[in-house]
Amino acid sequence: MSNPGKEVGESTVSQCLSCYLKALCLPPDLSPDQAGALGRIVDTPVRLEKRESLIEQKAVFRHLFVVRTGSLKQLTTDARSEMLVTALYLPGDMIGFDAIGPGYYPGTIIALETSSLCRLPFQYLDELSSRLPILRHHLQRNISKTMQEERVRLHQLLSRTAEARLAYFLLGIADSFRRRGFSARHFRLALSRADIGSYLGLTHETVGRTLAAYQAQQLLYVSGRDYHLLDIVGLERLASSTGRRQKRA
Amino acid sequence: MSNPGKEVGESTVSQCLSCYLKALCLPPDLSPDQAGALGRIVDTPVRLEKRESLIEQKAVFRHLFVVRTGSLKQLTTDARSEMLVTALYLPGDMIGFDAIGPGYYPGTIIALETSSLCRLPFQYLDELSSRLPILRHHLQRNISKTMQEERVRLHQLLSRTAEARLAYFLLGIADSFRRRGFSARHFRLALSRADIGSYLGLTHETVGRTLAAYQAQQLLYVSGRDYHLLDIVGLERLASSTGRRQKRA
DNA sequence: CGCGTATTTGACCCATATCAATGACTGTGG
DNA sequence: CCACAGTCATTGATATGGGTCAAATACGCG
Repeated sequence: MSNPGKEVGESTVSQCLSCYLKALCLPPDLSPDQAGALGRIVDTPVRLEKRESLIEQKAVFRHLFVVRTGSLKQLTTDARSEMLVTALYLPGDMIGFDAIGPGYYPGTIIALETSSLCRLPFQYLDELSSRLPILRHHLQRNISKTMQEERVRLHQLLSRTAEARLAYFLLGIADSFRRRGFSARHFRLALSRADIGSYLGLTHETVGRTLAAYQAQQLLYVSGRDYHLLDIVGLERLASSTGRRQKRA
Repeated sequence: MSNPGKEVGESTVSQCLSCYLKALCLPPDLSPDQAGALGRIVDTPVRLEKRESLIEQKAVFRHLFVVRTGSLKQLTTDARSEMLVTALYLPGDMIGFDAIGPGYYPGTIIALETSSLCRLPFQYLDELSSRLPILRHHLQRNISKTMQEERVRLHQLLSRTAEARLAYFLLGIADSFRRRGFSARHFRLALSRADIGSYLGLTHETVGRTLAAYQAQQLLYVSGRDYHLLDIVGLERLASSTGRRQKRA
């Protein structure tokens, strides 16, 4: 993948219109004029190396971000100082919806690999959205949809076994990649086993063991952080196995 | 079963200004003029009896609702036709945020007891919010905050034991009641043990046993669906006991 | 190339799902 | 107002998924 980031300081006006992710960011039926206005408020791209943080927990909310390339994770430390991975951001994902309400970012956001992002000052976006109903609705829908999907996902996970949780998780990742035009069967997921465990409420040992079990069943092939899904139907069957235990026949 | 149209004749103009819940619905710094405009778009209240449904899953989204009295639950049936309790609505809660994105309601909503609600046509609310930044921001913040809180809650639950999950859940309920000016120590929760279990990803037996264990430790007293929290500090300690198992010393 | 970190694998056992049966409420019709 | 039916809650016995501890190996980064 070549460098999708335009040169800093060059014409930013057209950057959204030419972005390969525009279908994910922009309302589909915005006029070129309106899209131009939106493009004009986008800051110059942000670039992060692996392990660099984009945002610190509790920082004041001012910007939304869109992931252009790479991936990031959100870490939230609760009152008891236990740190959890609470979100994963892949190309095309918006970062910051969860900060609008509280007024500050609810977690630290760290790049899992070299990544680039667009930065949108929320103030301008908000002013623009009051004049453009289409944009306002797109934004509202995006916020609501993103958060709702996550909510459903989490509820599903609560009552599932480790086997089903992980399958459900991997299929979700695969689907994200597919929607963005990447392969759903083969991808690199830059999270460690421990990060995946934290995100799913499992230990890293269980994540590893479950992946090994999948491989033994020819459901997928994993090498480090490279995943090849071999039997998506089989994984879907596992992911949707109802309830916590298999009821014995 | 569903009868959302049931109406109670009432002057609607001032109903928001005089509502005991207005601090939860209305932006704090809205002028009387603006609040009047908002009050004018509120439909006549909806009244439901126990077990009546307010909304069927997949119905087209048109209204937001605010719970005035009573309580309701959201049931979501997934692809595998397993039904989960995915939300609980108490007085002051807004219903429908999760429908804005998809354009339809993601679950059936059923009254747990006799309840009354305000109905807000989203279209008018949206038009009004484009003219009133204060209202727009209040709405955005509310949506974002509500969904974010739920997200955090669910992530916390994922890695907790049944004991901690239930304590965490009950304290959350208590806090909701407290914020609305009710007692945090004594309340009635109209959910069955099975509903609570579904919401938390536990079986109804485990919910019951865990409640019994709490009672044995003098942490609370339960009789049917009446809850008396006796030792909130103790419950908080349980709720925040880190990780899934108590690490042995 | 070597150190620190991530991953894998194994042994053990506890929390909790499952299965089962009984008792307490709730509401309905005679 | 009582009897009955259906739901809900309680309690017990049992099996097992997966967390905990431990240690060896592989990997990636400086």
